[in-house]
Amino acid sequence: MKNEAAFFKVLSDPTRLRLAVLLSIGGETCVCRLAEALNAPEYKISRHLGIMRSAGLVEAERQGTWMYYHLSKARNRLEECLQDCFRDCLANHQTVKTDLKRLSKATCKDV
Amino acid sequence: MKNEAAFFKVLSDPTRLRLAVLLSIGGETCVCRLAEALNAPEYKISRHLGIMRSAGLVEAERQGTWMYYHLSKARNRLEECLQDCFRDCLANHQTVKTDLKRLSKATCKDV
DNA sequence: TTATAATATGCGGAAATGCACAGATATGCA
DNA sequence: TGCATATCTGTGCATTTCCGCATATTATAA
Repeated sequence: MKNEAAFFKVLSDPTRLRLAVLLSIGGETCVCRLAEALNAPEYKISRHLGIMRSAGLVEAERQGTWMYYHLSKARNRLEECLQDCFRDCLANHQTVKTDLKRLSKATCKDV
Repeated sequence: MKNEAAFFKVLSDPTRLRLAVLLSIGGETCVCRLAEALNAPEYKISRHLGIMRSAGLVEAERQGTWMYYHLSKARNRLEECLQDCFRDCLANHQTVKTDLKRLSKATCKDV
């Protein structure tokens, strides 16, 4: 049960929860765009993504200078259920809407 | 989003997660039976139930000397989704099975 | 009232967490 | 090679969390 609780713990921080929801909607996204979306410094986003990554919640791929993060494929029913939560229950949250708006306007040179 | 993260935080502790799953399956249960089910001291269970209670996850009813706890009715889609998780995804977990076995054998004078 | 059972809580300490800043890496390009 | 951009990480600090013990609270019964 420790693993399951640990999975919930990863989601128990507002920053990480917002990141998870954004990634479940927006697919692959680079750190700088996520930082703009959440209106937070990159090092903070990077650190939280690192935590999510070592918990297996997200995966990263380097493309040149950019690191692209995306939600991992669910490994069991619990993860599947939670990912559904992101899309179905949390996508309409006001904070997420604002984040998505900022994400779409992100001026990251990448795009 | 802080509220949602806080809700996940309540579930991010193995003891509380086990309690939540037990209550989602077993319905109303008193503290001493839960303590036996989890094989943990009562003061520990009581404390965690208190945390879950002030987060609105569970409700309590006093009947004589005993306090009966039960899962609160889901207040929104997220909570509904998570409660489904308890029953559908976590009920088959080995730890939960063991807890349920101990719960059924609990020698609490109440029963 | 007193004793007892069930439950709750104040306290101190060990461990974990989040944050901000600075410095370290990695990649691309002149 | 040297520099700029994007990302990661070591460190110190303040805060929080969990635990176990001891004690308090609540209700029942003698």
